[in-house]
Amino acid sequence: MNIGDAAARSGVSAKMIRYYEQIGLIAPAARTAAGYREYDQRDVHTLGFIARSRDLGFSVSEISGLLDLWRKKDRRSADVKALAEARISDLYRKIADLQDMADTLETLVSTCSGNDRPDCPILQELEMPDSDDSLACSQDLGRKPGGRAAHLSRGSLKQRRSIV
Amino acid sequence: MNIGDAAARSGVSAKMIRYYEQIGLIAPAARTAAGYREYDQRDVHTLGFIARSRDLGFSVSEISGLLDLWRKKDRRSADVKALAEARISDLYRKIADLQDMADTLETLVSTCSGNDRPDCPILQELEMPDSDDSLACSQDLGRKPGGRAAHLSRGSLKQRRSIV
DNA sequence: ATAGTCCTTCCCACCGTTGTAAGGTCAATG
DNA sequence: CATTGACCTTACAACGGTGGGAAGGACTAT
Repeated sequence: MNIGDAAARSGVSAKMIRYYEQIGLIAPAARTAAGYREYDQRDVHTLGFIARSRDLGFSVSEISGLLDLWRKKDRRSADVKALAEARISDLYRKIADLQDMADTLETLVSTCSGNDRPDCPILQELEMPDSDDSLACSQDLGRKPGGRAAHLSRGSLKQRRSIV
Repeated sequence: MNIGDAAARSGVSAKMIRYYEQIGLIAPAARTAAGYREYDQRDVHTLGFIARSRDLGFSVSEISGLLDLWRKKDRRSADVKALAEARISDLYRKIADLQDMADTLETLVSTCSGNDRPDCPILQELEMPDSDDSLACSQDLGRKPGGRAAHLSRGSLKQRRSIV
């Protein structure tokens, strides 16, 4: 079958199939006399595996590892499990980072009247995080229990790159 | 002051300061006779605002909107609040997506013995999500209450792009 | 004068995906 | 047989935001 069929059946776009071939995640497809790539059921099967792995957030290099394990009959399930657990840890770390942001924003939003007047504690806080203007150590109004503390400007989520 | 000083004081790297200037997020800096960019306290102030906005996950275009509101004295705080709330919604959506992935992986991991033997339900599920081999509608072992359902392959987190 | 640190611009890489453009191929129709 | 439309091919750029590095000029301190 052509790449379009393989794409439709596997859930991986034709573009991405070519890309995965290019970076070596999948083997180069066979070609017809005219140069068209040819795929069979097994290829679609593999592409489906890749699509589902991607849906779980695995990176291409992680998927490469999963594919290796998948094909190796003498694999140890512990290795697969370790990959999945590493991914889970990564997810929880990212979730925590996003939750920190959300908590901080919730705190700020709760202090903003949100009317037609210009005064806005959100902007004030973005402008000068440690101006002791009520937000710094105040009432905890409306904060859900268990929420992570939300303090702008002091540390904790400083690494801006690759949060997700 | 030079760009290096402005970077150190604002928390925005010199690289990013040049980038923000290039894309129009900040106005082009004044230059010395030799072509060096010059910054003053107000510039550092603005850059700090940008750094803190970025720490909260605002995109460059959102920060552009925040800067506009910040500078406009006749702003409505409701507009600022709306931006923050949109950001919060976005964060919660992303968190939910990541949580879905984590839940699915937790389910899979819990079914894998993780030993030296090759048989692995994680790989089986990645391979054929709807093979009715125990996972499909089974025991709910160890699932935390309130966790989102975790079914590979049927919808829900299909949009692979821009989860975060 | 020289060394060392800063600045400038320009290009490249990441990651995964999409878009677009210019051209070749296939299958079905007139 | 010719044309059409849907498909395929390659190649390149873009996205967001950040970092790395090279080549060359400017500044500062000894």
